[in-house]
Amino acid sequence: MTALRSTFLRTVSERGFLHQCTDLEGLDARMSDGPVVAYIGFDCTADSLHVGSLLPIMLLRHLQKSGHKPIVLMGGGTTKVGDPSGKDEARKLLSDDDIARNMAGIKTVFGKFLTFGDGPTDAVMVNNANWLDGLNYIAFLRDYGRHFSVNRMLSFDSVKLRLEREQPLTFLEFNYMILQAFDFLELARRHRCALQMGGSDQWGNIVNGVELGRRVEGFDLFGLTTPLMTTASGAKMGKTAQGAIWLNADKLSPWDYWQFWRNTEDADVSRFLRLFTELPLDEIARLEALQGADINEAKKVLANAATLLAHGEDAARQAAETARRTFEEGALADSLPTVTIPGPELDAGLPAFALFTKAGLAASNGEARRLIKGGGAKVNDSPVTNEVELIGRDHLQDGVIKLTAGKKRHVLVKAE
RNA sequence: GGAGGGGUGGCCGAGCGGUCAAUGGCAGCAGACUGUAAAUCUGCCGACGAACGUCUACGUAGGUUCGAAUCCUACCCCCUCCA
Repeated sequence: MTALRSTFLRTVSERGFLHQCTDLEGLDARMSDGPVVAYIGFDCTADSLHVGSLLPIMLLRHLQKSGHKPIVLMGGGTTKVGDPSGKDEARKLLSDDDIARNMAGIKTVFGKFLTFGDGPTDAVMVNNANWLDGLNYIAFLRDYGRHFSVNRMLSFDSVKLRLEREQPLTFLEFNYMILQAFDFLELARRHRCALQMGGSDQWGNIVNGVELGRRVEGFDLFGLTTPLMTTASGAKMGKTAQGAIWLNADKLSPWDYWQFWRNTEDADVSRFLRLFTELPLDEIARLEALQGADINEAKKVLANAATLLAHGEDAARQAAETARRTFEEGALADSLPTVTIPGPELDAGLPAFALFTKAGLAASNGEARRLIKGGGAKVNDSPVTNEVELIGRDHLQDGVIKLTAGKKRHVLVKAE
């Protein structure tokens, strides 16, 4: 690869964000020349983003830090259509209310990673419903539809894969890429946006936008994609049995967020350090050199740095301290997740399985029973052998009962 | 509109009148081993119940039968081919 001159491209390249670019040299030249406006689109399919979206968010953050202007495009309009990329089935259609609520939840995340405002490199957030909702069908087809060849559209992975696998693809979804291309064009017109970024599954959508911009307005637009994020064992980032790793603190506590990063597989640590922290590369190089159990040091650094970005310094420090006390000293850290039980109930005592369910350590009483039968449940660090054993006030030690499921999940029970 | 194929537990996928809460695989949870890792091995893996058990579940709604995921009817949805 030729040496990159622009700070942004050099940074993201060194850190492993680069997958494909429509014209890397051209973009490098443009970005060395002065501030460039770039955007990434986000779906409004949930009321928070999860770590699966963290890669593009970090990309925008690096962009802004290198002196360019990020646009966060909320897909208020395109979410009504649904992106078929990488999916076998159409997503269920969301109502306008759902979308509005989801958008509000997502907005709060970006404030942590980007600086918004009116300045030349301040981030802005726009909603594509603004220009998509009012489109006139016939006018749109005549103005833009003629620039799209169905032959070509069929060749893009997002539709090709569906067809090859004999999965249904509705005309509604088929239109998604056209709308996304139009987004890019509109952003170029309205905000002089010149670059669209996204995950590698967005390549087809992005290329369409670049071409549409050139054909309709003669714009010189660029596209750039990041690699598909999976863990070393092939799983998709961000989904665990408990659910997605949300970025909003009200959907997933900073403690659980910290634990997620702390439990990174060895093979992922160095990649994650580059992508999801802003530690200098020489520091990362030092951490990657660690072997065996010492890799745990690197994982702690990763967890601290990642939590700091999403939840702030205090939350990160507290999670780290709680983890240190709990796992390294075997001590009781009073900052562990806590559940309160009404005093009278505690006086009477609860069957062990019920208590574990109440504490959120099992999804149902049956699951709690299995947990106990399997020997994975502990009360105050000693194994529970009888699933109906009554746990009550006399189990309080210094005012709390410590419940443990497996090796990693701890909850404190307190009297209300 | 016509012909054929199909809709099963989080996913894939068997079953095709009783022994089916439904083989198997994946995912998940727990145990062992470890380093809060991976790999491996073992157990668990619908809900409720202390337990005998009870309830819900095989696209939807009915029906036949002592008994249905399995048979019949209607409807909905998907795929393929034809017009």
